[in-house]
Amino acid sequence: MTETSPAPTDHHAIAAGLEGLIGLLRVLSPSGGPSLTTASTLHRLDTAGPSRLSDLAAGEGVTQPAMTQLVSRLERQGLAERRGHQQDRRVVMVHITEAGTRLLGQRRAHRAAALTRLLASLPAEDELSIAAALPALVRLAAMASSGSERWVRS
Amino acid sequence: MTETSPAPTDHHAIAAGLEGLIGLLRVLSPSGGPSLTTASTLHRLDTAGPSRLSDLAAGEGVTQPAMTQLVSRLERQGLAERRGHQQDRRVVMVHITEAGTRLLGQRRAHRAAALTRLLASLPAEDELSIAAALPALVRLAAMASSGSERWVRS
DNA sequence: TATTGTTATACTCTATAACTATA
DNA sequence: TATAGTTATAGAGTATAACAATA
Repeated sequence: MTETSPAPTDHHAIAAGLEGLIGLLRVLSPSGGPSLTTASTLHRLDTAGPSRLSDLAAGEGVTQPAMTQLVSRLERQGLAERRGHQQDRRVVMVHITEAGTRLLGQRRAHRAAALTRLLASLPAEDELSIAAALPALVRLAAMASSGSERWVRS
Repeated sequence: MTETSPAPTDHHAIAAGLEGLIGLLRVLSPSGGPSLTTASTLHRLDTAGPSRLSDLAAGEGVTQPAMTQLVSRLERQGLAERRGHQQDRRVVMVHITEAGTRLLGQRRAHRAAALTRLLASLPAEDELSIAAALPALVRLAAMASSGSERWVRS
């Protein structure tokens, strides 16, 4: 075999591996806190900046009405706020607030501490390979965020 | 800098990176299908074999009552079944059924296809680094599964 | 007419508290 | 008395369908 690109089977393996990450993500989250989708949405607002409501919905893989309610909850808790769009008045731009950024920081600190404890029990190479793959995973997640529903969802 | 182990800041970066994966996981899942936790639980049953209900709850980061209901739903759909434990009759062992394994395979095929489309837009190195990190991520998830609530949850 | 977002409604999923059965 | 699991209840989160406003 002299192929330069991995066989399709590898994608199957990656798909199976990703499946097990949900438990990890949930276990790493503080128990009383916001849901995984809420946290992910805040993370997106923090990273990508103010976003259209429909883009948020597509990026998180939920419907527009679900995102409407999620943003309403965030707004009620003071973690985000709606603002209008100058050119197109149909559009709602969602902004993260200072309190939202703060909450995100707390969650990350909590998760980082939990990760430190977890990683201490694993070989050092594991940490290195995970750290090495992180930018790629972030790019992958970003790919999925942009116009994904057109070709990913069933 | 000649340190051999990564600084604590790296864990913070990993924690932040993992935060964005939820959207990816949801987008990669078929819309009408079971929830992320349901899929993750089936995956665990398929990988680790028959498990105690309480272990499933701890591994998925949900409460025991939530797992009771999740297992009841799985049972109603014929994807898993409860069996007794010989030594300790308080214990419920959860087994995946053939139909459960089949559903898991379908989901994985769906995800793998979506991944193939996504990865096609990224540099080949990204795919390689993700594939390389996968075993480590699986081990990390497995670490989190076993007795995690004692030292991870807040 | 098409797009953006919201409202209405029903259902799934989850947590807390109280309970039963077994150890 | 402690542990494994269930039941009861309430609330969060989600989807589909129907709607309003803007382009």
